[in-house]
Amino acid sequence: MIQDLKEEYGNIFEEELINEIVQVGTFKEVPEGYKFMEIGDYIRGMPLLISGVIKILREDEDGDELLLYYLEKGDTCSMTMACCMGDKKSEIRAIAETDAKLIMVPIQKMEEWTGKYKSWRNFVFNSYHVRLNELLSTLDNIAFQKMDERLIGYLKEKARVTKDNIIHSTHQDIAYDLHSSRVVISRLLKKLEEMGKIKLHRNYLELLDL
Amino acid sequence: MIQDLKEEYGNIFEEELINEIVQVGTFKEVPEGYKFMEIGDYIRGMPLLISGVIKILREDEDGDELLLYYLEKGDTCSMTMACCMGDKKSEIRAIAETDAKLIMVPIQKMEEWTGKYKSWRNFVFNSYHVRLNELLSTLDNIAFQKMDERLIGYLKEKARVTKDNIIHSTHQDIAYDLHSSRVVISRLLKKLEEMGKIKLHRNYLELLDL
DNA sequence: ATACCTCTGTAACCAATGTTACTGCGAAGG
DNA sequence: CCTTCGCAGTAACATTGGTTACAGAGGTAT
Repeated sequence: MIQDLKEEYGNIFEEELINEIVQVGTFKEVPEGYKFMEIGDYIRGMPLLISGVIKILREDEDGDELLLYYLEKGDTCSMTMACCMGDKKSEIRAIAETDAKLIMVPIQKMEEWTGKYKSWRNFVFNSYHVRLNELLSTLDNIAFQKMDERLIGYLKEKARVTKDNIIHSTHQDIAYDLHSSRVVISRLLKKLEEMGKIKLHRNYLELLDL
Repeated sequence: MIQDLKEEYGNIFEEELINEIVQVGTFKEVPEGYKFMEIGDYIRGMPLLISGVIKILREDEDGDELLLYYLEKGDTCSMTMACCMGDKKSEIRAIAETDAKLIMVPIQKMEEWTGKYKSWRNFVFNSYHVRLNELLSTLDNIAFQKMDERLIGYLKEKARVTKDNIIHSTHQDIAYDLHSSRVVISRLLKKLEEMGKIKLHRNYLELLDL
């Protein structure tokens, strides 16, 4: 755990802070598909992601989903922080997109450290900042783009975070993330294949030239 | 200026911080329609809103607009903060929705104070938190609601922040904020009128029973 | 092999939203 | 008083995306 932590966070946190994290944090290793958090859950702690990818989803009352963004190594979840401070329930769902390693830090420490460590304060501010912009760009996509563009963006982003040009998803999976329907996604994917941008298979698809 | 500041922020900031703000901040009084900030502008300072309402808009490359949220008294703009920290350009446009009074604080002070004053730190964190949730709810509206629901929500919110059941907007104005078209908005407004929820006039409309 | 189940392809249809075009009204200014 | 201009009403139409329905392909379990 200390090795992993130092490797990923050693250059941004002071030695002393790293030691505190090691003392109070709990190391977790979770498999793909693991559900960290459900909407309405109370927040237990704050995650520091060491490896892997976590996807953050929003859901409305009817159970319709929407992918907000991915967390990658070095990231933490601002939503979590936002919730902690208000002592509120989670507004989002978090699911491991790949196998992942992370450290959970108790929420009380979070506030204590913001007064004590400048590096921690900057880390937290920076996370907010990054997430805010991420959300903004998600909003842009939904507000200003059509489904075909959103689909292409989705495939690219997914390939980027998983570092794999093969997307291991069914059409239905994609439809959920984009808050669309399977038939629509199949239709658009077919068009992309005809344009030579992708190659379709059962249960996965290859990106060729997006 | 000191009066206004103390009235609005006196109970959340220490005396000492208030004094600092008075020393380095510049008081501004602006009329309705004043444009604080354009997309791509460099950020000069951070606004502390004392009275009035400011609307925050997002715009894409084609000039299509979208209302993100309103700032009210006691609010500050997290977007600004997010931009300051990264020394970036503005991602948004800010326009006075009503006459407004505010204090501009130089951005260097912002970081200094986060280390020095707990109340300031909490204020900044809280702003981030509030804006993040505001953005999230804007996203919900766009992703999960139909235009008629969004329109109703828009009218209600606008009446709330301006404390006025008369909305002084043309159909075209509303269409811009919702990123729709004038004809669509006219159509939906007409339906709302037929349902007895609003009363239409030239250049303004009354909310009756939303 | 057979039965079953999931995933994909496709067609027909519908609803919501956006677009274009034209009309008339009312306010403002000459 | 008349003209002009911006705003609102409305119809006809196009496009996008969502829904329903069904067929076939491929994999899995018995």
